[in-house]
Amino acid sequence: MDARTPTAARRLADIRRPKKRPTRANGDATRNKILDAAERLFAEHGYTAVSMRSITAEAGVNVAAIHFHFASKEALFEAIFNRRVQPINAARLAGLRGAQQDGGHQVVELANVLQAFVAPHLEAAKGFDAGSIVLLQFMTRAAAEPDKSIQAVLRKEFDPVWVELTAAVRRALPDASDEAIGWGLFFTLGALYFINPSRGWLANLTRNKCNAADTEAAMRYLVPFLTAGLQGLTKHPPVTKSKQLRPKRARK
Amino acid sequence: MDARTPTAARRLADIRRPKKRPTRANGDATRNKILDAAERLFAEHGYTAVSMRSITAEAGVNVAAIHFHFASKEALFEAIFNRRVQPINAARLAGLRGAQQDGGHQVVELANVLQAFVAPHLEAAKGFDAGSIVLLQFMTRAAAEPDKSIQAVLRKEFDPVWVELTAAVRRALPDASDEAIGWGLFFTLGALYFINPSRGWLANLTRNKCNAADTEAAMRYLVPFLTAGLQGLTKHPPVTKSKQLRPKRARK
DNA sequence: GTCTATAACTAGATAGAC
DNA sequence: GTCTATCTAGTTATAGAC
Repeated sequence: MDARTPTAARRLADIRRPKKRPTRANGDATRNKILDAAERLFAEHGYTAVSMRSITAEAGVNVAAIHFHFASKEALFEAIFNRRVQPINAARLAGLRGAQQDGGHQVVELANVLQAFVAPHLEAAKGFDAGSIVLLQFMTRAAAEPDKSIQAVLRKEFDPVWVELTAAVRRALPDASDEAIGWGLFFTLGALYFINPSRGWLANLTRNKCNAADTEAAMRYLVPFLTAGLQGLTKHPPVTKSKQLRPKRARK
Repeated sequence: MDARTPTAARRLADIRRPKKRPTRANGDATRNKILDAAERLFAEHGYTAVSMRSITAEAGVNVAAIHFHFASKEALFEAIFNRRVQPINAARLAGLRGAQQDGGHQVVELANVLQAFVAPHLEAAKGFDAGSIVLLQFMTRAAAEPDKSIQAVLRKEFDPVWVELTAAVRRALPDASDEAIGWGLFFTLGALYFINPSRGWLANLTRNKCNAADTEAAMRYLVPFLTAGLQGLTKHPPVTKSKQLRPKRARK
């Protein structure tokens, strides 16, 4: 498509170059430009759909720079992910431990536990500016990413949080079975990570009554919803199969 | 890589060909092989990560066959999606209308409404055989697909169901605000479509106490969870921001 | 540290022989 | 209906000039 002779263009540039030498600070700036641009694109289109070229175009840097600063596409993803997720998970762990030691006794209020888990994720995206919305999108997309190596990156950071969360819920709901807690927290995960401002789903479906970018509202509704849901699993223990669903099987 | 001369290979084949002529039934078989293989691959790796070539390899057919039977990759996706989703959504609509007319009066039990929405999705994948698990995976992945054209395919089928679902919940919870119902059903969607057997998450995280492929168990726990959660949103209307969330802001 | 140029490969799609 | 061969345009990645 491009008929320019690059060598000629280079020769011209050579003549009038102000000899701007690369510096360390310069490298850091490029690195951050790449991180920000890649986060934006991964958030919007998903990991596999985004090419290295589109990232460099968005960041306004060269194709090779990305390979210089990050060895590969996967390493780049991990760098973005950890930059965002490590503080969130650290806040979760601190919050969960705090919730269990409230007042020095063992009584743990379920709502506080769930709040400790949910809030750091949503709060990281508070403020309604473009950057914070991108953050929510990015992490939601990451949670849904099929790529095996991406899932490994996620699990590595998330597993310790899950252990702590399960233990905290167990104390708050001493009568609940392990199975009930497992399913309940799985649903919790799904509800939390489905909050994705990028697809206009929620706004469209509710005719703008709700806005997925409104993290304050999400938190206000999510915590009571999850608390009641988990308590509902203990109050009405589902021992047998649901009452009205096709009682067709004759044998037990 | 390949040093064979294709023309020579063809000439050999020409000689000993049994002249197997293509038939109509033959075409249908190929079409179905492509649909099944593509569904399997989309379920496992996601839409963008799967190439037409990998589909034809999995199906054991030629690269051109897929373009003959389906015009494009997107059209192929739509064909797979509709084959699975239209019966599910039809069942949902029938169930939701049935739940609202139970006994001829207006009293609608929330659990029945949610059951009518959730069951067709999970029941379509009942049986524990590989094929039914693929189905759940496929639809979960589809729900999380970032690609805009894929999202459009989803929305087209899903919107009428959402309208009916919202109306049914509104009748079952006359005191709930539109905003509360909107958020609550959004969380419902997240919890339901996060049930993905492919990522071993649930089994790993719960040390095999729960199995995401066990759709009977999922249904037993999901409906009570959602029912209690939605009711919880009406019983404790979240007027102001949650009580214990960082009352700091002391400003240094 | 940054960039040009290009290697090495894969993508979706199609024309035309059979 | 099926297949080979091939097109165009895209991909990640790297060597080497500056």
